[in-house]
Amino acid sequence: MDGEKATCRLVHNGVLLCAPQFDMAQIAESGQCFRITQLDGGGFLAVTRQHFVKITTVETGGYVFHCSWDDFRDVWVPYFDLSADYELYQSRMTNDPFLVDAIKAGGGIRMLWQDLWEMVVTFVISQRNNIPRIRSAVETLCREFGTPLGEVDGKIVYGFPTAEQLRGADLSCASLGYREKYIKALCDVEPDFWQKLMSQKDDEAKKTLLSLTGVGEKVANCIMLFGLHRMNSYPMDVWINRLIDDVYGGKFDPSVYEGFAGYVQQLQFYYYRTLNKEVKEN
DNA sequence: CACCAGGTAGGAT
DNA sequence: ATCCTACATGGT
Repeated sequence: MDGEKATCRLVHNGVLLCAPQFDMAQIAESGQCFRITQLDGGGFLAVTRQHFVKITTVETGGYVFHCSWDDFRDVWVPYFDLSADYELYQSRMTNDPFLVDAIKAGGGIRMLWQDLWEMVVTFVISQRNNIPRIRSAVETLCREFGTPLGEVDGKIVYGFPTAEQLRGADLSCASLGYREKYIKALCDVEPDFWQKLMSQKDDEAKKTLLSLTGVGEKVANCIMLFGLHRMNSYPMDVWINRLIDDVYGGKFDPSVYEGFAGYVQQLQFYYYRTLNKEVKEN
């Protein structure tokens, strides 16, 4: 399992990816994305920007991406961060027993390169909300206001709605509650604002994000990490706060993990939540 | 009927 | 600067 190299090659129905640090179920449940869904047939559907792909598992290990080689290379290799060396990141966590266990549970998580606008809207919705409801609100917005992109297993796949598509629309179908006014305001932000963010340094980009109504410290950090791939960003939410109390006695310094602190956060978040799910079930 | 969910804005110290 | 509280909605 460990030490094996990632490979990908063209097969008859798409591209076969075999990589030890890649697990679709873990990625889908990691909480960074809300548009990767498990299909009834056992496969997965991933949607980003105007692209979607069906991903199925194979018995011999690995996943088939049902798309062209060009699409795989140009869209999904960057999206799933497949060029980065996650084994190297993991090798730098071995002196932390909790992280060693977290890698056993969620070592197939990747830090996705997601769309900035999608992350801003999604994580404004996420505040004081739970993950199933975030997922359902996002899906409703896509279905009601997004552009149909194609079809997977007889279901229409919709793109994430643009600011233009949401502007002036009646968003009540998504049950956004008090967050609805924040989303509406985001639709009127100048495109330059988003463009500017991408070229700003971390601390500057953070300030820019905090100037948006509905974006505070935690959501700004999520947008930094998930929408701008700023890997030093370490979002502190209720789960991470509990975890730092429980596991680290109230003290945890993410700056130790310079260059991949956000990945450490995802591993901790994922593992700690799976632990709590098990407690609930028993 | 309480309390919670990947928090934040706006106002009061 | 740092504390306080209301906040929409739906699920236990």
